[in-house]
Amino acid sequence: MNIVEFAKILNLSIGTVSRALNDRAEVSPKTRQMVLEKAEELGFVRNTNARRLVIGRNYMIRIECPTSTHILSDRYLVELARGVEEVAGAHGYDLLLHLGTHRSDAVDVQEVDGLVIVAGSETTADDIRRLTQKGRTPAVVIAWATPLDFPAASYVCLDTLPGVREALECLASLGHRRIGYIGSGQPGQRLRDAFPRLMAEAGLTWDPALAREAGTTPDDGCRAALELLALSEPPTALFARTDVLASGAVQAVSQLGKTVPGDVSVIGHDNIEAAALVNPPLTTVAINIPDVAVLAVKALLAMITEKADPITLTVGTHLIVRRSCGPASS
Amino acid sequence: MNIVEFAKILNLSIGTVSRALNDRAEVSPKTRQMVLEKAEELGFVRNTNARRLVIGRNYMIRIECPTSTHILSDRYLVELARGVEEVAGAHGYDLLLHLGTHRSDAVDVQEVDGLVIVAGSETTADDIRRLTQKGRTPAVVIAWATPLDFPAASYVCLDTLPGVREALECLASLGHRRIGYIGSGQPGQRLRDAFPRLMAEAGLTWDPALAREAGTTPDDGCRAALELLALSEPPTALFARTDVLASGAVQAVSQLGKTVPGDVSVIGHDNIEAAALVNPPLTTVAINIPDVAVLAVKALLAMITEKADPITLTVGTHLIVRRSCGPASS
DNA sequence: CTGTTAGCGCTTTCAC
DNA sequence: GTGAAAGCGCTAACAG
Repeated sequence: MNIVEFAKILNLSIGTVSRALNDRAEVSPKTRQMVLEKAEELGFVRNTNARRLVIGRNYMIRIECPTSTHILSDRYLVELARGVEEVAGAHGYDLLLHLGTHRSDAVDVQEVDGLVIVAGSETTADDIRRLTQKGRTPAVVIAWATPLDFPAASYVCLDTLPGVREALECLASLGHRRIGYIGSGQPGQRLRDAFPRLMAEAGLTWDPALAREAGTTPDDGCRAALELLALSEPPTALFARTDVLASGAVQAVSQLGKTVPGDVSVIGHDNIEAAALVNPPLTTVAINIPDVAVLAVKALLAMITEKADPITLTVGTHLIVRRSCGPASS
Repeated sequence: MNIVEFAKILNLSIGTVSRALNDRAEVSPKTRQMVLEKAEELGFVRNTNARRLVIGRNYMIRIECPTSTHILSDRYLVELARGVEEVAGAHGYDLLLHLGTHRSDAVDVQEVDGLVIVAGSETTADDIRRLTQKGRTPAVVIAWATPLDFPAASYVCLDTLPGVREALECLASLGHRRIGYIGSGQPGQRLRDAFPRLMAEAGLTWDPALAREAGTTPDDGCRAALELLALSEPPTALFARTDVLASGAVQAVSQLGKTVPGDVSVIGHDNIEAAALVNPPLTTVAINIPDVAVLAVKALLAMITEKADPITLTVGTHLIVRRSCGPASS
């Protein structure tokens, strides 16, 4: 059924019906009421395509994720998607999902009003340029520490430092003095560069001999931890750049016949689902994804509906204390 | 730019341009070629809404996920979505994401050509009926062991039995005779009912005293395992209905000062991301999600494009061996 | 407050 | 092989 037939049944003109359905002011309350009721009753629903064609808006935003973000795991995506859907949905927007590589289908970009782009470790400014049709489509990108070099987009940046600072303070207060660092060996490691300063701020002294660039798998973390713990003056606590690495570190400790947190404390990063499940549950640095989602969508909607200028926001991390940290052993 | 302006630039009629763009046979190869090139060059792209309005198709399928599936974790959703996007995308379909509750927005159901519904533990036949507009919209539902009572939809069912059978055989071959079962306490536990038979098939005898219905959290699993291991004749191996439960069971073992798999073997179910990360990495029963995705989308596309009858398919599970199982201790 | 009508941008007969 | 014209179902501007 289309609006013509529907209007005929109601003995109204299509204009009136359309106005009622669009919640326009010029229609009498009782008419609107009855149109709405009848629509429900007869199951009439407007053709979205016709509607979008004529109003020139899609009420759709596309969420664009790389295959691997190399940082917060799949859980990150789902949580982000939930958050984005929630606030975008509240404004009448649907979500078009685009996983996989940022492939060059700029083709269908005109069927959406805006883009939420989750940057991966390999995403470049050029990718953003292409995805946004040189900035013609409003976009917000969830980026790591700093915006990419494409100023037509908004950015929500992830600042991991606050949570790491908390982590270090926590360790310091437990009496730890020698703290090992296990990195992921990725480029652009802002955290690694800031680590010595963060240590100092927590009243600790940084020993470069206690740092290892490991990789991304649990085994990488395990190997790095084994090396660190074999030192003549081994660390009493280990900070790992990712929870995956941290889980490997925990395994290393038990391979040596020692325990976490009895003999060595371990702190991870990212708060992946697994972090609460490993043994012992991992104290870790977490990012507040729902916050990120809300901020991102608000920025995007402002660009779409009010032609607002792109902005860049930053959201920090915080420490989640579980059971992998204890007092320094001797 | 619209097709009128574009056609004017090319000195062609809009009819010809349209036919070229749609890859119709009645247009000369050289004309088509040049239209395509020019479109690329000038960045012309057809208005999707106008196109969809006139052809009466949306080239869009909606993927509908409940907030919590209570079975395979978020990873499940992402993997499924990737798979769905891949095969649907190959046929020109976009993906509309709908997370959260199966809310009653049947409103926008007419903007999609089909639905992929991921059933949650609370999804009912009525939910499906509503989502599909009483079956008017083609749909495939990813269901647990059996289809729901709504025959207008296709079903891809998950049969967990094959993997569990493998698990039990694995345990039997390691010399285990007393195997504990930790359930999730959910309704409709087909697996629990089948467990005794599966045990028998693996040459083991089922002892009802070794079964516990725990819950869904790691702590639930821990408590259940503690109970089981405190028995006068404790099990030497534990099978947990979910990896989350299994991770709790592992913690229970270490709380008792024992080790996995030295003193007790543990097998989980679902192969969540965390399973590979706990200590020790969990042997677990996994489902092949990409298979599910491919089967589901194929069934759906058949219904959409060929008005095929709904079908119901089943995909099984298999065992992934990691390090949480070893020879039975004494 | 309600009815009428001109498009939105495209596909697709129907002529040529 | 190509062009002209009739809609697809809706919204919004214009009359009344």
